[in-house]
Amino acid sequence: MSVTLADVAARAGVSAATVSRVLNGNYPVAGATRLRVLRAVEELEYVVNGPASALAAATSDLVGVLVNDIADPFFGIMAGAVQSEMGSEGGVTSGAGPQKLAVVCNTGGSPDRELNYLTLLQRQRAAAVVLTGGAVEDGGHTEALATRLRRLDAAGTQVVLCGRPPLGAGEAGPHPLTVTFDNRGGARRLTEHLLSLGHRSLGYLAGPAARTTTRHRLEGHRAALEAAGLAGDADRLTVHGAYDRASGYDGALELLRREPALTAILAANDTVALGVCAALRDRGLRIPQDISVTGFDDLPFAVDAMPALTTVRLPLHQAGARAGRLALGREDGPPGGVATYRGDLMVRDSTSPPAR
Amino acid sequence: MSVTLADVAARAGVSAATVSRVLNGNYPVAGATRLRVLRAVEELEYVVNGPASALAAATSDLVGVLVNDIADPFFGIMAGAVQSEMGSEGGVTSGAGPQKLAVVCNTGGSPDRELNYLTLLQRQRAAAVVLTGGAVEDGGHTEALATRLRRLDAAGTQVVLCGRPPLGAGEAGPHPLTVTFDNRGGARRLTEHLLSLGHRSLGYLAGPAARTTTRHRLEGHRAALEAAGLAGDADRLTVHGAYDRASGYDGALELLRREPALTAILAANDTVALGVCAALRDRGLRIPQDISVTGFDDLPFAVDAMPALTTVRLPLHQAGARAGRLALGREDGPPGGVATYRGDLMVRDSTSPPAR
DNA sequence: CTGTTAGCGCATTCAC
DNA sequence: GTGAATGCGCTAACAG
Repeated sequence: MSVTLADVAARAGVSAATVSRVLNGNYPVAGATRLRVLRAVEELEYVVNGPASALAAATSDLVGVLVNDIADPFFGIMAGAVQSEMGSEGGVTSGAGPQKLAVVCNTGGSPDRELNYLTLLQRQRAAAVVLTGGAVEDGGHTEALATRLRRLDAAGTQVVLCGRPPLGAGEAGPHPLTVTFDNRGGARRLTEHLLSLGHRSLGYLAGPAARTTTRHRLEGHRAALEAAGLAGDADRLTVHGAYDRASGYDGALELLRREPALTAILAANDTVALGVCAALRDRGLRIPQDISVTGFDDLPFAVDAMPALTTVRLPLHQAGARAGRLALGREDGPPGGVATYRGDLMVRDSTSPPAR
Repeated sequence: MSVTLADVAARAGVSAATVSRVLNGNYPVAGATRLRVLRAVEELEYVVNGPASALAAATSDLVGVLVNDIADPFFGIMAGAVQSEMGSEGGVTSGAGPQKLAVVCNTGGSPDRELNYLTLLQRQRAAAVVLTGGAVEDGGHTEALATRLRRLDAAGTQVVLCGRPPLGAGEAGPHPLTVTFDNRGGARRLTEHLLSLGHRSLGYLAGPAARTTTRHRLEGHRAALEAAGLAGDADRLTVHGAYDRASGYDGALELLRREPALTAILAANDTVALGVCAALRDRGLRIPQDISVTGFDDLPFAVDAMPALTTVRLPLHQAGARAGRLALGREDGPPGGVATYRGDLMVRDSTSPPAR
């Protein structure tokens, strides 16, 4: 079969323990032997057996990153940022320190698959797990999730939430480290921007119901509306849908059906906003002259939309990188365990005062 | 510490071997004992120790998926498709069959990180590895990569190439299973479309040099040009850049500088095309009246670009899913080990006959 | 500084 | 159908 530690040891004329020591570099070894071992490793093309190593050391170098939709850059950017914090960046050639293997798992937004992956990661005895994006708000699932996270924690796996609201301290110990976004504030600023422009009839295209991100953004929107004394119509002018283009397209048409005099539509995120724009164009409406549109997240393509999207920029990369560092214990947790990033309003060409 | 097989065995009043058998479900066990064991597992919240299991069985349930850029939907879609083929889709609650853990690793387009991940995956004794996207064409790297893949293969890891050209049989055994796209043909059809519209001065914005995808698309483009007797200017009207929006923006300006009379620009992919559109707009040029633009891949946002992008649709999901099945041995390899998908020309609004 | 000795937790022969 | 051994390859105490 495969080359083992013992083979390397034999070839180098040392004991297995010594080989292990030079490979892990966590113990003093004479320079000469060290070189001899390294050479043997090269010659034999030896590659450590991860499972065996993990078993013996009771720790693995796997770090799991859960995302709702791997085809969505929102998650891709965060996941990439997390990964960028792993490893020593240098070559791995041989004893280049404890390289972590950051792996991203795509839940597709399904609570079951989320729990599923968590179990698989626990089975692998992952060193850390980073959960990104909004959580599903369902009594049963919230509890099941909390249970899984508690077990993970008990098993010594560092759990970090990224772009997801804090969990609230359970009975057993404190909540996981959290890096989150001020979705409420961002949505509120976006709505205030529209109101200040003079809009009075605003439609809101919310994300899927029972999702924290959806709820928070909606709450921020409503708060601004209420402050302006415009909350009356809010329910009627809110439509829920998925975080995708099709929902934006259909949702925009539905909103227009409900209220033809709409002068602005706020989309749950940039992708949805793209769908909204498409629908409006197909209806012969000009943006922003006839109707203003806003997104959320400021993904790279937002600036390329036609017209360029007014949106809220979330520091996705920054948050992901921070989460990665927290996961590895390379950085101390923020006070209270929760770091909140606010989003910046990016005013571009898709919003303007209403025609009238 | 953690709950082990032995704990479960004790609680169920059976031997560890029996517990192992019911959990793996690959051996006859009496219904009654089976239930007793399952209950004990539940009560103790037992989760298999992956490393130990992998060590004993000499196989792991990890499947690695390497991507060049996780924030790019091109890769996200393929990676998601691969993952969708893992696992029995059902609950994992207990002995729900051999769930594979598909994990995606982001190389960021760096050859070193690619090799690095391959080593880490080999260390984990991954069951399979799927390499997606174009490969870097550099003598040294190609060889290093081939070596890694050969080792992986020797270690029993199934290697599958997805959206990447076949490797060519090495000395040691056949090339890996491959699912690839006909980039040459797609680019050729795109160029022919433009030529048939009457364009005679075409600029080409190629991807990074020394990448298979870049080269193949460029070759297809050149082939069409040559067939039309227009190859003379080709070199001058080709600019290389990254697969991102900024390159499209800068590249378009550079092309215009080289040849102000350009009537069409072919971008390396949709993302680049977006940048091209932005640059043209900023220069006051109308698309397609003043200048036609094409993309490649037909990512979801292509249809939302303004104007909707003429491009080549690649069956990314289909290819990824196929690769996933091949990786798990759920499907026989295609004859010759290589399956090629062709791309469909999607003619939309960003191309039209030249003004003159 | 280096070798020796024990397991880590599980899958898998064998017996029964 | 079930239990009792054995070893997977490695790390972590211990000695020396």
